[in-house]
Amino acid sequence: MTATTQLAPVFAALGDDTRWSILVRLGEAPASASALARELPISRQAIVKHLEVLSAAGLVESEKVGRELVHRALGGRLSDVARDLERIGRSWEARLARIKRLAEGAG
Amino acid sequence: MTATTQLAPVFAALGDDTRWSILVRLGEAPASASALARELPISRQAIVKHLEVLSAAGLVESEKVGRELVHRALGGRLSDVARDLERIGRSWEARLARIKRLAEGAG
DNA sequence: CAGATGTGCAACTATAGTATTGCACTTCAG
DNA sequence: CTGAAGTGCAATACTATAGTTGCACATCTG
Repeated sequence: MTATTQLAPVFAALGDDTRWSILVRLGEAPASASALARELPISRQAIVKHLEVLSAAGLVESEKVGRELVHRALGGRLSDVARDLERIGRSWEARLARIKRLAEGAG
Repeated sequence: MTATTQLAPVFAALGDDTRWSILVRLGEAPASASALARELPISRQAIVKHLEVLSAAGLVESEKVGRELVHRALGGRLSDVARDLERIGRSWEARLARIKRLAEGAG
């Protein structure tokens, strides 16, 4: 499960409120760090750092347009993570059900 | 989207490697904090704190059995989160596609 | 009862993460 | 060229989090 073993960094990226705000905003439309800084109550540099984290997690992609660096949210990556989670969640439920069956059979 | 607005805390809970280890371990079979402390290279108290975070995020449920407090991973909660993510990811992709169509049509 | 095991609370340390500010460099417009 | 807007790097301050240890209390077993 190479994908599974590297899930924690993605969750760490998603686990900050400010970062989540940025990501949701980028999901509506791509934007530069300076543009985001005008809309959100934090400095441009703080936003840049958040974007680096999101980028490292594969949740954001950047493209240089003139002097601007435009960032966009990658919904596909989010969907991939979602599928991993779904699968893991199911396996836990299945194991729990099996344990319960054994307990009922033995008790 | 009441569920969506509260996603960040869940990811914050999932975003720590140690906490993820604990959760995966509980997914295999329920266990007490002391039992987990024997298997993992951290103290019982550290595990207890992690369990509190996981519990607050709705990812773990606890039940007292004798003098033990047994914890189990809630796969259903994980699946719920997965479905939210999947939906959000799709909407981002859709919006991006719409923006691209507009750009092509105008340019 | 005595001992082993399990839990809960509290104080404390250390490290990682968030956010700020300041400055230098680049690039587009007048 | 000049100014405005965008970016990048670096130093710093602050806060949150992870982890530890020590002790008191509860509970099962012999």
